[in-house]
Amino acid sequence: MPQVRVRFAPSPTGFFHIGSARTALFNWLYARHTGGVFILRIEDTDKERNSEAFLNVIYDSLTWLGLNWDEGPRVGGAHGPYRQSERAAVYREHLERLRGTGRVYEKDGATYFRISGQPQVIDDAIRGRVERTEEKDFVIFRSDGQPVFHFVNVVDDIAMAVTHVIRGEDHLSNTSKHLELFKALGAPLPVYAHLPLILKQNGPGKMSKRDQGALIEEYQRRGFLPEALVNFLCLLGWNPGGDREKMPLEEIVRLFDLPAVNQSNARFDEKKLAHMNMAYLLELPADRFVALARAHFERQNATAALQADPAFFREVMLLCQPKIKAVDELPAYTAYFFTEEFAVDPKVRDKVMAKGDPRARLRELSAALETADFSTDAALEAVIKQTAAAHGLGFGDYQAPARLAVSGTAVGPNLTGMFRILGRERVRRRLERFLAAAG
RNA sequence: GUCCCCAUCGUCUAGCCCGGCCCAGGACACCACCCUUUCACGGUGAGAACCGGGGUUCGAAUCCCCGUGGGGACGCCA
Repeated sequence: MPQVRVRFAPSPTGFFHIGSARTALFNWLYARHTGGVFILRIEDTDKERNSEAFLNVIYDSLTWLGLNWDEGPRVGGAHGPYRQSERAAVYREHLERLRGTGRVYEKDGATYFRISGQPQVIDDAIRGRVERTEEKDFVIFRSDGQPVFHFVNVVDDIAMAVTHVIRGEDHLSNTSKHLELFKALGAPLPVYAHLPLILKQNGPGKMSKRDQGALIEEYQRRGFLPEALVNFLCLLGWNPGGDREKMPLEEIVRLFDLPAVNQSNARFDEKKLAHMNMAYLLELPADRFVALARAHFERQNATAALQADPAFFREVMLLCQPKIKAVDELPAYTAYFFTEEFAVDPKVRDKVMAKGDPRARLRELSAALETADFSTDAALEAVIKQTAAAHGLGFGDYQAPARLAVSGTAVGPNLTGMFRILGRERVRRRLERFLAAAG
């Protein structure tokens, strides 16, 4: 069997849509699974709509997702150029060949292709046999001389020796046009595989650029893990059978195959994506987590945290790693570590101060911490428990007021870890200041 | 309107091709309980689906037909 050659052929619109990402991913997976070639081809025949910046959106998104291409812009290859705007000669040549068949004519300044009228049979690797008859002749060159999508798409697939066309189901109806062109040009037919579409999570229809969660750059900006997005995307329309969901990429590559792809559309679910992201975040190695967090603080321009001692920043992030669902929670979640000017939630204060005798607890705690060992969580825990026991109380009686005084909120990472990292001076200063302010 | 595709819990899905092991399994979400130093994580449990109707068959979620519903395509966009 000849080597598999698949292609992903986006047009540079300035956006990289999640549906495009999924199509790219399935092509990439199939290439990697079969030891084939993954080609990136830019379909930029549409006049002034394209620019370098738009191209970079495509390159950056694919790179971020880890979908490296074997042939295409930036890496070259034997079948280039890989931008359609640079392939005019190839299209002219194929147009002449098509003219030779007598199936081409001009009308209103545009160039038309005469259909055969025969039913076209698509032998689809996902859907099985699909039959469709093309009804009307169609334009292959516009009156401005530019070739049309259907034509360039087929010509390039022939010229680039593409063996498998894996694309969204929205192209299934177009395929009869493409088949007519392949046959008229005397080229061997590729294997088609039409993927189910991704539907918007609320309301009718497929996901579009304007829908919530539709753009890859948004996930990148929010600090999502690309491996989590990739794992989630795989599962939208494919699964290895059985119960497996979270899988390393090598495993997915090994198991992926076209016949296992679903035939029905799937609705996008951001909650499930968020869960997948959290699962990957929890097991991220410390160095990568800290680097990811720092990159996010930089994007947010969170200067206080960025100016803090890097070792301190690292400890804070690692303390919070098991507590968060996404890195974009981090700046707000950790703000009080990096400033004394943190806000105290008035609702939490009212609630905590109304229960028991929190002032007494804080005074006891402050006194105990004066000589406490801050080097480990266990040591701090022991001190707090001893203090509590001496007053016939438990750890929980100190927890809420202490957390309020030191962080201004009711939720956060482990109290002892927070104390240890903040250190004796800062913790006691905050306790005393809080007591003074609370009268 | 015409043509094409699809149809299992709210959502993603396993099972369907090769009918009985399925009064349908997993995951997300939701709820309850447990764990617990808050919040999470984790654990246990609950509720929740074979779109409808006809066939075929001893037997259908699984095969066939018709409805219905959902989606897509019908451009000198890609």
